[in-house]
Amino acid sequence: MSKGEETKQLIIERAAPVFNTRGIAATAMSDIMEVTKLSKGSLYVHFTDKDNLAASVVDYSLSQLSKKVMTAVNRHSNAKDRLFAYIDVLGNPLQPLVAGGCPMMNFGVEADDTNQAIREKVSRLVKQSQKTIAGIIHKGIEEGVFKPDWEYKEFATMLFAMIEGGIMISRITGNDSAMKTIKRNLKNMITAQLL
Amino acid sequence: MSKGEETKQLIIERAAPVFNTRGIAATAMSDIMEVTKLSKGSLYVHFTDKDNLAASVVDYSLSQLSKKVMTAVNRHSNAKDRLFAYIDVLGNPLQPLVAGGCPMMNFGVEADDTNQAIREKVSRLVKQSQKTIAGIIHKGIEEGVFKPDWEYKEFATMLFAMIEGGIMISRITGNDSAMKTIKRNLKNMITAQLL
DNA sequence: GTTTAATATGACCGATCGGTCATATATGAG
DNA sequence: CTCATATATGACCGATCGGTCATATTAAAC
Repeated sequence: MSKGEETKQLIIERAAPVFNTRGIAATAMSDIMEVTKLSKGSLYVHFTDKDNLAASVVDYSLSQLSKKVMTAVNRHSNAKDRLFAYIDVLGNPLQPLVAGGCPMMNFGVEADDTNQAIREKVSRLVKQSQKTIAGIIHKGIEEGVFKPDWEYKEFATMLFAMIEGGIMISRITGNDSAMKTIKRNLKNMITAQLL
Repeated sequence: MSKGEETKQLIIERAAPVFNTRGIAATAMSDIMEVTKLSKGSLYVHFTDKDNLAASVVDYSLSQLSKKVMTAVNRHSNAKDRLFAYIDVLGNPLQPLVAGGCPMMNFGVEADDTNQAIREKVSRLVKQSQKTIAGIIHKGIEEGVFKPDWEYKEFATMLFAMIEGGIMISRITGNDSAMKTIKRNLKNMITAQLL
């Protein structure tokens, strides 16, 4: 990796938690100068403008989230264990995978009416996440772990919605009791589908 | 209502959809001047600063949301119908009750790490919403509508999380199919608890 | 080591930000 | 009506915004 590529990557990594916690609109390039200890001119060597940096940060944050979730899931082979791992790794609102909370929620909610390019990036991962969950269950059904009549696609949507909703509740109230309730009930619903 | 009070109310009402769609940080006082057709000096007659206006707008938006939800719920007397009404009125992501989407989500997600005063306002309604749902079910149990062993407090949390999560999914993907799935399944879960 | 291109610097730019204030106008109590 | 007060105006302020550029420094190919 050349010096330039290294610097570019460093900027993205340092900028990611700032954008994720304060929001894109509320983050100034001067904030990124501070956190990277780079001059303004140097930032603009690597990114055409703030929008371009924000897009790179969103890509990075979403792929980091996706990677960490898949790593946790892939530590298990049994479908039930994989689902539980998914729930435990994503449903951790007060110690989030990326500083500032779930980047799907943060960037998605900020961008949904104002920035179509970013909305589309988040949209892809939101859809993919539900497919990932459904895929785990589908394989579990084929392997005889889960009941074959489980409406697993609908359950995947509900699981994802409940975890994201639980993250929202927990971060706003500053209390993870709602998330604990949600995780326990999701696991009970999954266990009820075991053969 | 005096002229001043009328103007103050008009500013809040006109500003609310702007803050809710673009976010507090991304909204400039000049945007509020445009939408109210008032001069900057006039805005500052009624609000000490932008933070004060934002706080008023958040209060207004949350109380409007709460009022509309309660009105819809109170059109019914049967506990099951009241729950269904709650689901239908809050779970309408593409024709939201307040322009820009659910203000609990928009303001809560923006403020959770950056603005404790607003976070606290949203937190109160998030907690109250779950209590409202639980209250409807509790009364339904007492009236013999629902099974008495229903873990209704946990269900209230799950219902609220699922609807908010569904709003998030639908607004980000621009498609309400997830919300439809969620509403149908929530109603099935409620129906399963009928005596 | 030489040399050229890549990278970094910080002063600088116009625009816009939140906010103020002297002044003008409208309101409403008497 | 009179007149004190409440309300509205828009020019103006310093600070900060995103972004540029001439210049200096560093990297790396030869």
